[in-house]
Amino acid sequence: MSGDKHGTRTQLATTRLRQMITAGDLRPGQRVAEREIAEQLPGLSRTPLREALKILATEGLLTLSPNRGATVTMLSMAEVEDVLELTVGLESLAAEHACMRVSDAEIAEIGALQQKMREAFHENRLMDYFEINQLIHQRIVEVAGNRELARIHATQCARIKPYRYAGNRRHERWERALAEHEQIFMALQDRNGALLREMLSAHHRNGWKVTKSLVEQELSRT
Amino acid sequence: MSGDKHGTRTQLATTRLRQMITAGDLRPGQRVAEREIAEQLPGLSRTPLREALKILATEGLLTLSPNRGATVTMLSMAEVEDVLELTVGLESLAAEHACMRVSDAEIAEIGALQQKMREAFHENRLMDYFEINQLIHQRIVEVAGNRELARIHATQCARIKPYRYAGNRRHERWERALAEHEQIFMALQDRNGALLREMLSAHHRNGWKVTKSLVEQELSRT
DNA sequence: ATGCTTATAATTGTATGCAATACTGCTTTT
DNA sequence: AAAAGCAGTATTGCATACAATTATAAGCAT
Repeated sequence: MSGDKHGTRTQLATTRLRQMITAGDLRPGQRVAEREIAEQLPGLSRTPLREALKILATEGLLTLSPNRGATVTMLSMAEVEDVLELTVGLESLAAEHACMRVSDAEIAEIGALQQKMREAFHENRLMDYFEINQLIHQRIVEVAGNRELARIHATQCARIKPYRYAGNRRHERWERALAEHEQIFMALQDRNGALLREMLSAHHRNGWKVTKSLVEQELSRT
Repeated sequence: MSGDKHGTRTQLATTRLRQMITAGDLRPGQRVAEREIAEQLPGLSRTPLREALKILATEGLLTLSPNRGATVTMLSMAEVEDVLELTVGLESLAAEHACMRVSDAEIAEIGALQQKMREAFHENRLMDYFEINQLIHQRIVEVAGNRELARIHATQCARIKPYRYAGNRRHERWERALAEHEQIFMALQDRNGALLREMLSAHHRNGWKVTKSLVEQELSRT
């Protein structure tokens, strides 16, 4: 039983490419030539790859121009803000339900994540910190029990991941975000939906303020 | 200048199939065999069709089982409720922004739609009524100015369209929905975001109550 | 009859080849 | 010198052929 966790090659190509985009291996605006990518993945022909491109384009990670190929979607500032507003809206919506439905076990699980995030912070493992951070938000949304909402939320988070990551490089923001997360967790623990909602919104707003300038730098550098 | 409004065959197949699903030509649970569909569309081979299937599956309209083909996604009651909650959440989110940004011209345009809907109601043109109804909700969301939000909203609306349509067959609900829409429009006209939000939520809640029983019938009839 | 095995057919998954379109660099024209 | 025209090249779009997998049916055993 070798490691073919993905049944079809289309699925393999999709998850692999998605990973490459969200991890920043492929940068916004970069061209994604079929042949070129196909050669990078072992024994993959253009047919399943093309199917993967259509999927990722539908998710918003790629932009297709007919007869001109695919590029990693490059979001303008306004578009990043739109997607961010959308994800925050979804999280807020989920927050109320999460507080109503969350079990003690789930609170404990998220608490454990929080602890791991704290550790990553103190040991200066930026990447881990960032990943766990995202995971906590994701788990809060999942706990709300609306699978469709969670799916969309995850998809939209993926779209802005490269942009958000930029903002977390500043250590001072990093520290404050951790403090906010403690409050977020407490609101969840108290099952205080309205408060959780407010904390999440504020958390994202604060984060975006810091990120914004950095993103603007990066965009203008093109 | 001929009628090929869609550049590639993949696009053609996608819009055509999407239409067939949302219009109810293909019913939830129904099998979508590649060869069979390919023969229905003129000169279309399996390759672009398969790409269309992946797109529609990503949108949630189709469900793919590896090596076993595609079926029109069949939503359980709980899933319909989840998607509905999601769309209502998105509309509510949009409502505030819509009231802040809506122009007089746009209000007039939506007012005209409202009028056309009224006429369709009095002339008992159910299909038109339903379509215009959806269009009004769509326009309100679009007016909010968040393209990403509008895109997701439209996608999710499409998913539950066949289920919602069932509920609007009852004339008494039909009449009440029209009255609610008048209030919705007034809230927009007054640019009262909080009220619009509340009206939209209530409108959908009321509609769902009626639809629910009918959907349950239809599902159990399988 | 029912359940299991196996052979056959049907359907999906993938690779490849060809046609259509867009890009590149050069020549030509003004 | 700048713009337009024009091969030649590269890349995408599509159809087809083949491989892999699953569904179907017939035969056999219990």
